[in-house]
Amino acid sequence: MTSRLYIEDLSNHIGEQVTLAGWLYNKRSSGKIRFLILRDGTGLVQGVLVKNNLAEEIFNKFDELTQESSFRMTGTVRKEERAPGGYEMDVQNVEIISIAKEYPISPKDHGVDFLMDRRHLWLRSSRQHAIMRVRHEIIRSIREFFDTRGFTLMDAPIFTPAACEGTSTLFETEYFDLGKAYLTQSGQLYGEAGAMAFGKTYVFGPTFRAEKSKTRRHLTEFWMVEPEVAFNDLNDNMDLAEALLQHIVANVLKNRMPELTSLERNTAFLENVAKPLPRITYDEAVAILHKKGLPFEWGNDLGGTDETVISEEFDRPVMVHRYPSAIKAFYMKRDPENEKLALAVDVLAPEGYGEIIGGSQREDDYDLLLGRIKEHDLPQEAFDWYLDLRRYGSVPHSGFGLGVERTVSWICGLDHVRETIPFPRMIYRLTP
RNA sequence: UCCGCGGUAGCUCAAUGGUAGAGCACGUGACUGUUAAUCACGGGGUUGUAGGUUCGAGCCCUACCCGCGGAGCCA
Repeated sequence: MTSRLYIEDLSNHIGEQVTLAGWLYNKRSSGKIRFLILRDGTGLVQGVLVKNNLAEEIFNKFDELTQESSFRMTGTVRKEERAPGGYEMDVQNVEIISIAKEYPISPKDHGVDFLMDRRHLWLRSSRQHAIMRVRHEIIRSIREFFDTRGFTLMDAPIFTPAACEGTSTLFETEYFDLGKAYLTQSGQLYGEAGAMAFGKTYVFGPTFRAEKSKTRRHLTEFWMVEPEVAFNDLNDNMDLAEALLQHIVANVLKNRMPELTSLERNTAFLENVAKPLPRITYDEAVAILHKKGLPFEWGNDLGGTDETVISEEFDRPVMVHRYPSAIKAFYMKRDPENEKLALAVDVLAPEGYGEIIGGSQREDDYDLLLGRIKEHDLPQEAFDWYLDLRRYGSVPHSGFGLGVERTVSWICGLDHVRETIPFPRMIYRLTP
């Protein structure tokens, strides 16, 4: 393949004649001068067609081109202060590749449902483009963070024989002659096996929840990264979560500022992530709620509104740790200083974005873990392999899960997670 | 599952119970610097579905369908 020129590289080709290939984003005309706006996936550039400088046949290709038609445009690159990207092309030739039928997404207002039905086309728009690029930067940063710190990627299976935590509603399917299988809701238990084998591991993959959650924070299929580290206690775990968030946000600010700007994201809260993240206990969180006059009862889990109220007290993500063990998963270790508490931590994003990280120190004692499994009425044989991790050289260990879509939503300042993933899956949406 | 809001042109939305409209998109024309270009003209409707009230229903009533937001659950 010959090296192809993209719009993002135009700054190195000022004064040269080049050919770009892409799609028609929009066009404008003013009689004897016409403008074609080409989109090639890396940016937009305006081509200028002047009637007196062009063969009539080329000038008239303007009339044939419809929105999103594919074509090649050859011309001379010129710096142009008035152009949004800073560059413009004086067009010498236009080669039509395919004329698009009437494009359903016009440059004006559309409702979300209409756009979601055409998600495969909506992804071409500049706003979705910006979000996807930030998502990519976040995922790239996550991998970079762990890969440069000696973590081994150890992905967990999607098909699982039983509920990981026994609480959520799972998607169920027939699995040959072996009965029912379930789509995973978390790779964590497998991650723990990985940590006992490799010391530091992370699981990174899709997870599935069949609950009929109907809010701006929920998808039925979402991506989660779950590091797990042998010998880490809760404090180590919080240090790791803090460093990961700081790495992600710093990279997005460094590499995706144009995208954040086009999303009109106020980056003040993001800049604050570089500072140490506040850590408060569940008790202190409850005190904040009471101070604000909310009728919150100790022992309950924090609801969406509670999380928002707590996060409003801080100008960056806040870590809430040591929750009542009764409301947390069976595998979380109890606080040796207070048996009513679990060594759990949630990270709440600011501005009401809610929980983006949930994690804990794991129970490493065989007898206590077995007792929890029984207390939660979980099928013991399904967890036999998991108990092996406590039979053979058990050590303290910790980990957490970071929800990718909620993180993207927060960093981009979106009002719904459905725009953070290319093809969202929600209770009422399975297509496209 | 519960609570609230909504469904009118391809899209976004108007319309005291009294002739269904605008902007955008599309088509035709004008314009040599447009930035969601502008201007003129034009085609475009089973008002979510089924009933009911009324001289007359997009509007009022009943049921249902679909969507959105929130609660619960969670990342």
